[in-house]
Amino acid sequence: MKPLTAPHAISRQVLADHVYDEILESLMDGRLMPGDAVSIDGTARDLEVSPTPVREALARLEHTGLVQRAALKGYRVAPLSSAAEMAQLMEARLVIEPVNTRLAGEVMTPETLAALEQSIHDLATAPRGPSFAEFRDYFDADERFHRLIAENAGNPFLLAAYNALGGQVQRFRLFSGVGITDANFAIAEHRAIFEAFRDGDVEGAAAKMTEHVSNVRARAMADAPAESSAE
Amino acid sequence: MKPLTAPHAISRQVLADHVYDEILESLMDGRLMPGDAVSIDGTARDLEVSPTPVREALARLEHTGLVQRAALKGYRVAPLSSAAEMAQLMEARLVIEPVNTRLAGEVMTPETLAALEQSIHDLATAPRGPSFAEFRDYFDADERFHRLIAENAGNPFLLAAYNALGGQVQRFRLFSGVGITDANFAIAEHRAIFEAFRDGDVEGAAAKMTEHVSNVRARAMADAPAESSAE
DNA sequence: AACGATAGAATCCTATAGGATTTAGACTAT
DNA sequence: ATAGTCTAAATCCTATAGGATTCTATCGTT
Repeated sequence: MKPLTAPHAISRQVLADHVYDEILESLMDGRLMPGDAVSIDGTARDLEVSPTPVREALARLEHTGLVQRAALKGYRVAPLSSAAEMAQLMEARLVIEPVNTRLAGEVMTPETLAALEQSIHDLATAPRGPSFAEFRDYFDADERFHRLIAENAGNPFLLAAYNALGGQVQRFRLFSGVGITDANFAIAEHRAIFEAFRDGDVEGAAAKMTEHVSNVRARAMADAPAESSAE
Repeated sequence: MKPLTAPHAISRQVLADHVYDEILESLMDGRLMPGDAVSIDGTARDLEVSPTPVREALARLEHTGLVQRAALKGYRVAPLSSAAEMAQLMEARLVIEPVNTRLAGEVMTPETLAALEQSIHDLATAPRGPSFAEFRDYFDADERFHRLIAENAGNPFLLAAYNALGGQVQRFRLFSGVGITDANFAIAEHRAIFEAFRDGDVEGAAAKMTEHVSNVRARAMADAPAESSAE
């Protein structure tokens, strides 16, 4: 009964997984814009696969809130959050992320600490060009920082709750245009959280996380005060 | 452009939706036990449909945590939470549900209040027999109470976070055997939350919710102290 | 008797085909 | 010109077929 089959050795992938990644990439890159239809047959033609794996990938994506499905009418990219919904999203983050921060702080390891520092370094050095592709690394580093904390909190249910928000957060980062003005502040705030972790100041880290998310909300509201729906 | 097609009139259903409901029912009823394999072809034969809608339904269910998928090996009912995981689940509920309670309390309406009271009434009058089927109404009323609060909190992201937990909570109710000893306490605690809502005591309602979930955890731990995996 | 190899069945995965539904455009009548 | 109807294309939805993989049981060897 020895685990000869290494746990993470050959994690087999099937076509639907690749399709899932591909569509997710398009959503996060901005190639698929809010409101766009995501045709099953059309996507299958584009990716040169049959509709079956596309259907399976979209069924999974629906649960993330990134795409919405109407029976017999197909899938659409979820509309962009209004300013009010953005505030609700930040409110939800303020509930979950400080708790994750506290839990992660209680079991912080040198490895996690190093990974967090790496993400901050990537955030600071990522190119910040005008195009989506050039911002990609920046957004990735930002998301990685928060995800690392959620994963190291050690509570799979709170991680699931965070995942229910993560995709929306990423989308908001992309379309709000906050990233540009947000960058320098975000780097400093991430670093403040990291330093509290490093010093073993668990409550301080949680407080800094609360402050960080609050600031993100404030900066976002300042940037796009009343732009409820673009289309 | 008039909405002649009434919004909620004929919400068309496709076969995959029925299959989804059917499998979910089996999971919640206990017909499908933790660890059981959920064969795509087999389920398709049982329900007398083709494998395609079964595949789509399972893809959606995977994201709820109720079933787990291994590439090229199929789906399995997720193993039952250990005592430690149960504690983590309650910890997550303690993070989310009091906040939802507070938000719901701030916009409480007579209609919602009546629905909450109805769920308590159903909880008190539900038969509590030995079989799964006889407990079904009790569990439904319990879940309805908590779901009403989450839905009326008005934050779709926190609702999504709650949904990420709800299925697990329901499963735990079913298999832990806590329900029996829990019933009289739970009814009283639900009523205490309701009365705080009715009196406009928002903070009191939130506090009572915290107390309720804490008590559920305590009673569950007392019932099954060290039963980690039953097989 | 225990271990490893092999054949068969069961299952998963993808592709294809056809019916059902929706959508878009053209045509006609008011 | 606008509203309504009708036709055709596109799309969704389900079923079926076949290849690829995994599981199970039998058999032979040490």
